[in-house]
Amino acid sequence: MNTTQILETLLVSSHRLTRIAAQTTGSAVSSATWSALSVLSTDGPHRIGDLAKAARISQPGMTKLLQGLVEDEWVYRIADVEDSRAWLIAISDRGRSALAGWRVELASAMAPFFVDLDAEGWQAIERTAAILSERVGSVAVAA
Amino acid sequence: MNTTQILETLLVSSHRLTRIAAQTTGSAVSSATWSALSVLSTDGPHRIGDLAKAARISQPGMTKLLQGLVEDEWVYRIADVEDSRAWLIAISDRGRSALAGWRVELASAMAPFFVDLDAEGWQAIERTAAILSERVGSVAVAA
DNA sequence: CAAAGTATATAACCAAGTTATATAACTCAT
DNA sequence: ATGAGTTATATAACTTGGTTATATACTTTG
Repeated sequence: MNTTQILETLLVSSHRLTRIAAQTTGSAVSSATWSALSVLSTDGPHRIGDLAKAARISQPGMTKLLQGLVEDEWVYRIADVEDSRAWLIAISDRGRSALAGWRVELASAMAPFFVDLDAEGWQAIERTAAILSERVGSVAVAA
Repeated sequence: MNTTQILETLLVSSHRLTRIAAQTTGSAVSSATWSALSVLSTDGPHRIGDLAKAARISQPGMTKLLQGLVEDEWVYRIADVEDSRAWLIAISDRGRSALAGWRVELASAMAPFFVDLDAEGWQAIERTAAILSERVGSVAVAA
């Protein structure tokens, strides 16, 4: 298998996984949303533009997405004292618990597909996850 | 790192990868489309419903998607002689070369992120791709 | 202090899905 | 052989998650 085939398989499979997760959990919340929330949860408040870069969507896209999250009070805006054009977006407790809840749902949606996966298989997936997040992630883009 | 975190990282990273691929290649064609084309290319003609199951989208979703592909002559319909409600969808030469072209673009879009990845890293990704496609794939759903 | 640049917002749009339902064909029990 | 239920696809109306282009307000720089 050459590297293109590997990446293609990975992308197509991930698409399917995403859809399975969406269907099983019934959660209508997008990947970009979870991306933003997990960045905020892990690394603290960020500007809108930086969140957009991290999720690899456009700035207006992130602005729009955040409007919904602000309405649901999953995140809140903090005025950036150093630049009054900008906002810092922070995750709220409510957002954290939504994120935690989603993680639980995700795990239970996925579990059936991986019940009999051995340690060596999990290691490969973990390594892959680390490689990908190191390379296409994340907050480093902001810097 | 627990399994939920691993899968979450994988999903979020894959989302980013998908967006990078979309942005870099400028290709507006969806993952579900590539899923269908690669199934058709690898395993021959399939019914619409089976393609929908493979891509994990709804039947009307696949019907709609295929309308575009038929218009572009990337696939064509064959009457199913055993069941005249159904169609068999087959990939055309044109579809094959579109798929091949996309694979090339995908590879060149992704390459920069993986230039310095060692053999051990590639092995982990390859193994992961195989595990995922075995478990969330694919045509087996059709049977 | 004006000119250029940057952070976010708004508007108009598009693509890719969804659910609900219709239509036509198939299966099968009587 | 027919009517009841089931299955394969199609259509319609809608939602969501993004896009580009542009406006506004602030910041930086010469």
